Amino acid sequence: MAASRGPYAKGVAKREEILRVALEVIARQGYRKTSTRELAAAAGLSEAGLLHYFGSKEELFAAVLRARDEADAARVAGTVSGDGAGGRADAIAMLSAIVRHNRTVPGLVQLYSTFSAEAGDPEHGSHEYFVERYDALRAALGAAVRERQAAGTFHPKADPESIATLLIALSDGLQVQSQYQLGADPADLMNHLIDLLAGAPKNR
Amino acid sequence: MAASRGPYAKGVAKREEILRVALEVIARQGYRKTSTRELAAAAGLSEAGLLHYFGSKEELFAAVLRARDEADAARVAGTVSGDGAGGRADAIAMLSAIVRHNRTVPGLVQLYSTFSAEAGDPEHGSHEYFVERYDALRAALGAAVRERQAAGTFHPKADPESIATLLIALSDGLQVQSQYQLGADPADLMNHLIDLLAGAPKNR
DNA sequence: GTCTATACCAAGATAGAC
DNA sequence: GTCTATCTTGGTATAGAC
Repeated sequence: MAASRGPYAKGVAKREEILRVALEVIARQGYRKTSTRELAAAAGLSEAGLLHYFGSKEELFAAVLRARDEADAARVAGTVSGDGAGGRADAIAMLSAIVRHNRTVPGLVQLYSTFSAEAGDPEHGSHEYFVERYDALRAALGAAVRERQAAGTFHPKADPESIATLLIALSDGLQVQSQYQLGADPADLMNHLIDLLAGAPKNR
Repeated sequence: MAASRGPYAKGVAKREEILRVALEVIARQGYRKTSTRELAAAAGLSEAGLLHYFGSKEELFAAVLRARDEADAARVAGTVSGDGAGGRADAIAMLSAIVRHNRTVPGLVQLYSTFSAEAGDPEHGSHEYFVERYDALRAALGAAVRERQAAGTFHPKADPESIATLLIALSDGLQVQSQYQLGADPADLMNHLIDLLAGAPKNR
């Protein structure tokens, strides 16, 4: 049995380079106008060479989204916790910070929104990515709601699991709409709702 | 110059038949697996014949979504106002009813979600459809929030325009997520939030 | 140094929009 | 029928375990 040998150092580096370049190209011009051909060229590879690493276009874009999640997590860890509030940044604050940042990368927002919608089909190459992402986010947000309720800074009658799902939906939906209206910042809208749900009775 | 004569009665009927058939096919098998070729065959037309009526795939699907909106409005008018509450159905109740119904047509939900995301590009053939739809929905929901506030059944500090945008985002985002989790009904989740925001102070 | 999985390319098959 | 996009096939060259 020919055992798998794993990727060579060269391959690992190239894979990272592809994702770095793809992130850049997509952020600039959006998903709809980005072909595998173009990404291959931008990374200095043939199309077949590109697909050697990712198997399919859909899996490539799932990898791009994963890379973005990692970059977001790294950036937010340094930003939110330093906002002077003193308290540790919880998942709700992180989500809000990411939504705010997304205004600067409309192409990635379009990619994320489009794929989250079409990857509902279990045969889509990015389906697993979204299943995992939603599960992890729901758990983190649910825990954050519980903590805030315990601290008295969130509506006591709210169901944490439901609120977690609703916050994700809100984040996703606001980003879709942000492509159409130039109005309010999605992050401000999201924070408005969180404030409304936060008020202890005395705030009313 | 050959003046435009407008569609013949036969063309109008055919156009309606195409939309009826397309609605059915898409509801059954989703957007991703439906090609113009297949829709043409289902409607008894060549591809060129189909595109004669709609210009492009993107415009055809925008027309399908418009047809769905009309069907939804007609159905909801008969349902929500008859739910025994006595009060006239406002836009919030209608939105909730539509979200509930959408569970039965996953293919259309996938089409709507995917197009709302990718049509953020102004060059997309469905861009105008979504601009109009969001504007109309925002106005109707904003008015409903104001009415409920006046009636004392909605959080007095909420900003109507913001809430309207948030409710649309919620509806859109919940439908995306509903493709992944078999859990709660999106309409129940949405109503949970509306209840939390509804409570007059005495409810707390 | 040998060996084989990995890295990559050229050409073409396939399919969808128009 | 034409154009464009994804993906397959069949191949060569090289990295790196042994």
